[in-house]
Amino acid sequence: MPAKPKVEDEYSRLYKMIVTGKIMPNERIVEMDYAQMFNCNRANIRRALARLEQDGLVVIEPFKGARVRLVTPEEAVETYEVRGALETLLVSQAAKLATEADKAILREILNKLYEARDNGDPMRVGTIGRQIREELWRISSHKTALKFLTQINSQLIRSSYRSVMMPGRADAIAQQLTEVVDHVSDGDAEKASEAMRQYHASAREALVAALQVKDYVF
Amino acid sequence: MPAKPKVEDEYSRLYKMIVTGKIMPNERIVEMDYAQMFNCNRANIRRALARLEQDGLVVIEPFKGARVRLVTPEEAVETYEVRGALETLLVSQAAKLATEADKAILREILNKLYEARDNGDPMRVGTIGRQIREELWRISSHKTALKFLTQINSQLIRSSYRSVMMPGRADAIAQQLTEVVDHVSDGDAEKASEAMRQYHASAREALVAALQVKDYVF
DNA sequence: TGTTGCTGGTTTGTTGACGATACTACCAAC
DNA sequence: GTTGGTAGTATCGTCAACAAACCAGCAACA
Repeated sequence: MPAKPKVEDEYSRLYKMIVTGKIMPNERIVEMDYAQMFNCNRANIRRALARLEQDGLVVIEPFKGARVRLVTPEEAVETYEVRGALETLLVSQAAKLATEADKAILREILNKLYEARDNGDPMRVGTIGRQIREELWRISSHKTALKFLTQINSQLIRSSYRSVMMPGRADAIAQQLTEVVDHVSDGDAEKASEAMRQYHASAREALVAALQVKDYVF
Repeated sequence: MPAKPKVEDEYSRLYKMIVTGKIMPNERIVEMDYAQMFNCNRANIRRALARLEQDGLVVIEPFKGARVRLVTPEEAVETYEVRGALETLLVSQAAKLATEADKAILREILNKLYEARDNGDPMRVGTIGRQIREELWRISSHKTALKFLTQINSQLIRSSYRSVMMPGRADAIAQQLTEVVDHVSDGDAEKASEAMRQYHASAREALVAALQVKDYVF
């Protein structure tokens, strides 16, 4: 009765299990086990794994199977850098395209961000900060950059959790994102992207610092 | 007797056929046909297609099969923009890391570029220009950005051929890349990436112009 | 004790067959 | 002449079984 290919299902289910840490890094993914768990065929798991491999979430070795890929700290930093470059591009588009309604939404989310900050809830600041950035993604309407950003984010969800917990990070996020939103509201693409560049520069610093706290395994 | 999975083969064979235009845009890719042509199983073609879909080179519709994806002009421009953002990031790394040997290589390729320009061979200017940029990729050692750039380039090989034929484009390429290489040689990351940004800005313009020449099907 | 070589079990890679779906051409009715 | 329905074909999605390769454990030997 499957009107459309189920592979999408298995893919996203596995995807979620990996990025949420349900399947730990370096853990093997035996095709048969997950086929039974998901109540589907091995071939579907197989295809899902192939896609996940291209996402950089798993590695597949011939005749040895798939396992969750271990992301090295250096790689995480590099990924942050790429994300920064893309979002900088994207914000300049957003500044040119933002409607009044868009600006209102951004303001609104920003207020929630302040609230979270004042409540001393860094985790929530991180979540809302991400929400703002995703809103900017939407506003920019840059499908291609969006595609890559989506792909990228999967790889650093876990790192992000750590860096947002660094002392002072929450304040910095609030301040810098405010600046970004301000410039976007003014329609100043140049300044907006410069502000975003700075946001990402300091996000990168925070990550590097977080990574040095101890040799954390991603 | 295949010691390792052949899927890599089928993938790259199909890949080449698509980017070189052997399989035309919108042309159907019937699994069975190519399985016979490559003398392999349908499952391999299937997996190769799944990967190509994520590369954005083919689209797969349930029960309708795969076909080479048609890249719209808007998409090509967006892709150029993303490429520009990534290479700008990457050049600043290259400026920091370039050794004397690297600089010598860059100079050498640059000379070949001048030669091609003076011979009035825009196609060759394009090819060599690309060679320089790939050299910069290597120097930057930014694996993550590189991964994405590789992925991206597959989608715009055909567009590139067109934009390099625009009048004056060859000269602009030579001039702007010289500037980039100069700054990289000086180790000035800031200026180098700014120069690269300009290069890509004008590459984008050239593409837009080329696209408007006539409604070319990619 | 340390190393080598075998052996059984486990997991993957491959294959062919079957059922499901969408497209197409034909025919009848209006 | 056009529209609507229907059968046939081509193609895809799914599945289960087989073959090849890897791995752990044990035994034999230096």
